[in-house]
Amino acid sequence: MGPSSDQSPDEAQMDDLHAAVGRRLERHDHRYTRGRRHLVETLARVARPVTLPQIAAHADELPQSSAYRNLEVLERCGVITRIAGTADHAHFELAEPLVDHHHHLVCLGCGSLEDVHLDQELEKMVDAELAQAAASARFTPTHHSLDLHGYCHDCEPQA
Amino acid sequence: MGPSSDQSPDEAQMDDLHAAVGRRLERHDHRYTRGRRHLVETLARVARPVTLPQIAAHADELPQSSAYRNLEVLERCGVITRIAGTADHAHFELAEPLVDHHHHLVCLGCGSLEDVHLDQELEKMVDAELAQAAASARFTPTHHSLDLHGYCHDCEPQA
DNA sequence: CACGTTAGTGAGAATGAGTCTCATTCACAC
DNA sequence: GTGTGAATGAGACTCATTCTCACTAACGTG
Repeated sequence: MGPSSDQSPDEAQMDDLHAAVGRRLERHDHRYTRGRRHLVETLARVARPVTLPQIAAHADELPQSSAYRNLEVLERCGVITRIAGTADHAHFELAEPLVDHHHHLVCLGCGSLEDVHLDQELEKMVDAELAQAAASARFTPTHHSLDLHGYCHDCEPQA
Repeated sequence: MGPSSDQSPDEAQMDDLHAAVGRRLERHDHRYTRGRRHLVETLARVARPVTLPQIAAHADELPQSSAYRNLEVLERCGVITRIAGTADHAHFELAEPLVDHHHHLVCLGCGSLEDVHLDQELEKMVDAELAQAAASARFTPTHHSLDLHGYCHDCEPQA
């Protein structure tokens, strides 16, 4: 459903993305303003979960309160996903209907996140098993998350 | 390796647990004091991830600074695990060598967590697939986490 | 085009989970 | 018992995130 690569999108893909985001905001009676466009564009370009300071590094000026408020709006409209980990700052990325289903490598050293895509068959089995477990716990599932924790190449495990 | 149920442990199991925790603390040159005992005992009894305020509800008095400090020490010694989610407070639970490997049902309504155990075969397949993905990303894995997000029985999804 | 209405903006204040400081107390070794 | 370093707890503090509020931008209507 989304673009099939985790590289930065080209211009045409970016136009499609903006159109899709615009539709989602409209559906929630929100406007697709310049600040929001900028956030979406940055998230699309970095193509991995990033913190607010990391987003700010890609902008000349990014008023903090507006940025957080817009991230919240975008999250409520299903445009982005907030990932709260152990790191000081929360990470943000484009939400799944806009990009392929994927999971994360979570570095215990620097707190950075990276995307991974798993085999679809395995995903199906996981979902089936989880659905069963959920049913017996009277739990109504919406989605799963599957993260691999460890150390990225720059943070070799401490001896 | 751990007890095979997610019910509160009986007295004998609790003794074993304290002994195991004591050994771990000793290995790190830390003492197994009354406050730490109390934290471990509470976590063992509730048998699900809880926040500090929830732990405090099981104690007459729980000095905040000591509690957080001890949770940190216990985490560093591999006795407990900290789970940082979207909820205001972090959740804490006994670490995996002390209890069976399991995952969580994460309620988007009230933020509560509940344990689920999955089929071991599936776990193996997931680990294998993740190991492969990690290798090609030059990532050194330590463990995985697999959560199911949704709504618990008390928080039926909002229409 | 002017007007009214509603959403968005941004600077600064406020919130609050979690951490730090430091003087006091405890636990263990001898 | 006594000494030594770890543990304790009250309160100050940090800092990511949220809230407030006066102001501006966008959009629909007559």
